[in-house]
Amino acid sequence: MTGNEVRKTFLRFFEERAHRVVRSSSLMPTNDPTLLFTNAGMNQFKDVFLGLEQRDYRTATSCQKCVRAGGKHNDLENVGFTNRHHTFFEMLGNFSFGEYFKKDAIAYAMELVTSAKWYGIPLDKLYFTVFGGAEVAPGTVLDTDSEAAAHWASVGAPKDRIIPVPGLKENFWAMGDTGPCGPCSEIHYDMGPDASDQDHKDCEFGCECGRYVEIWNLVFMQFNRDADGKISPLPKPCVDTGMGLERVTAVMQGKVSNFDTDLFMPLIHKAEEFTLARYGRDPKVDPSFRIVADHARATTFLIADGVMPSNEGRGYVLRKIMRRGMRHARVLGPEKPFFTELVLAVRELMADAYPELMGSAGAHVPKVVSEEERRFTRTLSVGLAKLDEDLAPLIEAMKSSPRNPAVYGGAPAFKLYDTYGLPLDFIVDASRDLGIAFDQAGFDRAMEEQRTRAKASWKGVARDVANPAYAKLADTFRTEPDFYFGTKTRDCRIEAIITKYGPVNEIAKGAEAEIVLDRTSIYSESGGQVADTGGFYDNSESLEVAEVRGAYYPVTSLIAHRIVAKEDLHVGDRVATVADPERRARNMRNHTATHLMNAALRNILGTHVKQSGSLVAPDHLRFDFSHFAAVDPSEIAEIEQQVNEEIRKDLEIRTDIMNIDEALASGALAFFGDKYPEANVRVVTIPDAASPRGFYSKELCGGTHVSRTGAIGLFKILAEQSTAAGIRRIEAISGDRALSDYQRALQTLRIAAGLLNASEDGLIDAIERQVDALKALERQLDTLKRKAAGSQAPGLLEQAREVKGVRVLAAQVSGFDREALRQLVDSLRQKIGSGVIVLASAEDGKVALITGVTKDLTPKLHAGKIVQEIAKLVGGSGGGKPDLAEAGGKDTSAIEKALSTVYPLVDRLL
RNA sequence: GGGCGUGUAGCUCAGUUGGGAGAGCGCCUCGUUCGCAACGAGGAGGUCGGGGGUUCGAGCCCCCCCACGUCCA
Repeated sequence: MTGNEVRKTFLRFFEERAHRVVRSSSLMPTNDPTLLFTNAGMNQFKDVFLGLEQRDYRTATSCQKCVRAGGKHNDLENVGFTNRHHTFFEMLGNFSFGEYFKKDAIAYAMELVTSAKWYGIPLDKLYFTVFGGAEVAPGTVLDTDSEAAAHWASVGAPKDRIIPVPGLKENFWAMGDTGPCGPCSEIHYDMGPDASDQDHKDCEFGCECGRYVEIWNLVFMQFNRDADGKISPLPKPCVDTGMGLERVTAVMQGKVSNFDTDLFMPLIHKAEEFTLARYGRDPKVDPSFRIVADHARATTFLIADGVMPSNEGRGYVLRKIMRRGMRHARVLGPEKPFFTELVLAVRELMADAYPELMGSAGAHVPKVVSEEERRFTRTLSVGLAKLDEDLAPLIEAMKSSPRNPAVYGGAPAFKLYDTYGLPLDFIVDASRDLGIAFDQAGFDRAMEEQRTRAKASWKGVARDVANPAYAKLADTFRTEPDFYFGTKTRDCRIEAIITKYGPVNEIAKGAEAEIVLDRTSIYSESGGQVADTGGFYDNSESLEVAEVRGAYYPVTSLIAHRIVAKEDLHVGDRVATVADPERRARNMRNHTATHLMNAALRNILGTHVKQSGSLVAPDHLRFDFSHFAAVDPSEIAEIEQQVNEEIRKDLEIRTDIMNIDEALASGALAFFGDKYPEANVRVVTIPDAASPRGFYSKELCGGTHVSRTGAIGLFKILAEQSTAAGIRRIEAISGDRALSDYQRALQTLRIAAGLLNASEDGLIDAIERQVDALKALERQLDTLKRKAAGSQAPGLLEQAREVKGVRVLAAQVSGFDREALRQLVDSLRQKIGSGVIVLASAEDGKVALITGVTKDLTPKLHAGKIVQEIAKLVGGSGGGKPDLAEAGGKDTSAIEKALSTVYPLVDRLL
């Protein structure tokens, strides 16, 4: 059975048993800040298990893309050196949200694994573990999961192969310190003595040598653990299972190592094309083959899901994976970088199961990779050059005293690693090759300091955990969104009032609280669009009973209004909700404009443009998207033109509710691909008969939009900038704001033109002329000063006196700035032949002093010292080089007196 | 989020406890040559990333910001 068939078989098995086949969510979890990457099949169902979210199915199955690298589960360093560690892997799973429990889950698992119709794995190769009892919370001890054991036995598992495993580590699962938890049950496969990495011939189950491999983990969410550590049974227990595709495929193909399956071998063969090395011949190079294959997979999928290599967060982990892959590619084939080629191979290999790899999302992957390959080469060459510099003196030292072994210090090595990004292997290898010892301990110490620093500054993600009151409320009803139809709704019932102390039945006038209604016309912050503001009124709309400052979704189906009560309010009251129509209208214009711009970006820059964030506010809009380079001004202009053209066409905007698969098939863009709570989604279409597909823009969107594009009026981009490597940000305005900005800009232009006495069209020419004229004048002034300085020289020279055979000139001049003074001193120095010159000048109430000494005298007379002495007398200080020095001072009246001291000073110094 | 490093002519970079903004390559003009390369002479080209501060004086010191590189989280 091929890997692809293993995947399909699993999904088909559960589909036939009434499970909804749910597509894999994105590797980039957008709604869970605690998670770096999607790392388990259940991630996208987390809120469903927590009861914060409802779906229209109660059983599901999926094959989930997962990445484990960075964060808590970090397998990165192990990859390549073991049979089963991967950065990227696929997790097969079936899920029950309160529908079936242990009995069925176990029966399904047994049938799928052992039935000849399905995987057909021989029963005598299998072991079944169950939870063996442990203290799961202070004072609460749970017994062995005999239920699970009994179920296994009833479907044919031999009694001696059902093994209770006590303790919390192996067979007990918990989402966190609080929340759902429960026992696990695992299926293990005996790979036989060949799989033992310690050459065990007949070790028993439980041995860690690699012979016994866990292939499927069934989690039974049976209990809830509260903040006090109390364990109580869940009313609707759930099932969450995970089977690693790579492992099962290895089993099915009779391979000891996951890397020997057809999920990896095509990639390894591809790598062999670029190198003389061959896989499976040399245990020293085999890890490199496995690493490039594994990392190419992770790279391809991460980039296709919108992660871009960068220097922080997810992007940084991605880059670490990429660079590690590239480094090992170099180890194998120094001829030419071929990591990019492997990425192409991954796309081909996986395209069947993951069509997105061949679509627009995957199309830019090779470009991103080769760009990173280029950057890495550059970083390496700088780093290696610095390394040579560091090592050169050590080589010298060894030559001069061969008996003292040279040591390359941990601190400088860490600097190379930390600041210049040189991978540690290069440092270690180079030192070893030269016979220089490397101070690993010092390096580790420096690394540890770095870590402590980073941790000390880590404030932690303050995540608003939904108030449990909301979760409870969500079980019984949902808020009906009325804001798509207008800004007012009457007769809304107050369902709950929640203060910071919890739910209450009433609040008094003046109090602040959050209120949940059965329906509302107040738009709640979502999808980048900010919330409406407004008020609650009595049903006749004559009395405002509450001011609404905002609204948000505490859980997916409820809207909470942040309010200040203007009257006493009670649960059960009926109110009319009224959103501020002006603010709403601005939001709608900016939101529709955002869709238009998104489409224009993809038309003009390319379909690799992927939304990575968006803000729709009344006064502006902000849009972040993936793109390699700055968007140049001509492209900006083109985008503005295209968007405004669509606005002028005054297209009627359509919104439809449709099935998600149907929506995606029709070409709708979906950005937060990790999670679609409902099978039915809202699709906003801007039709345009002139477009090849019949529409200009089509997006999954829950926001509010204008009914015709003409309402936007005008669209203008204000700024384009970068927010992270590979991510650009555009800020733009529309409607009345665009007009007022335009008016203001024009006004500025008029005033500027007026100041220069130019027409608006001629303004640039006028400024250029002014700048040129100014430069010419400066140059002219400079030559004039030079001339004036030169012509004054002879007259000044006559004032020079003779001190112990040295010609000394101390004089005050006027009309010279520092630059001119230097010129003058220069020309005097040439004319005087041998001597000392001190010139002083008063300018802007300050004293400028400059001193020159001819070269022949500098051994005895230091211009800097002389000028310091003089400067003291005019209330200043200074210094400089032996032949030329400058100083300044404040007391202009003391210039004459100060200059008179030059002669005795020189006399003393000589 | 926290470190470290870099930002100077079109490009690659130098610039010493703070005191004349430079080199190489490229560009323009002239010369040499039948012509080109090479060579010789001359020249243009700089908000020293931006802003503030200290100082008589800042490319250099201090603070803030921006971009890029890199490590840690």
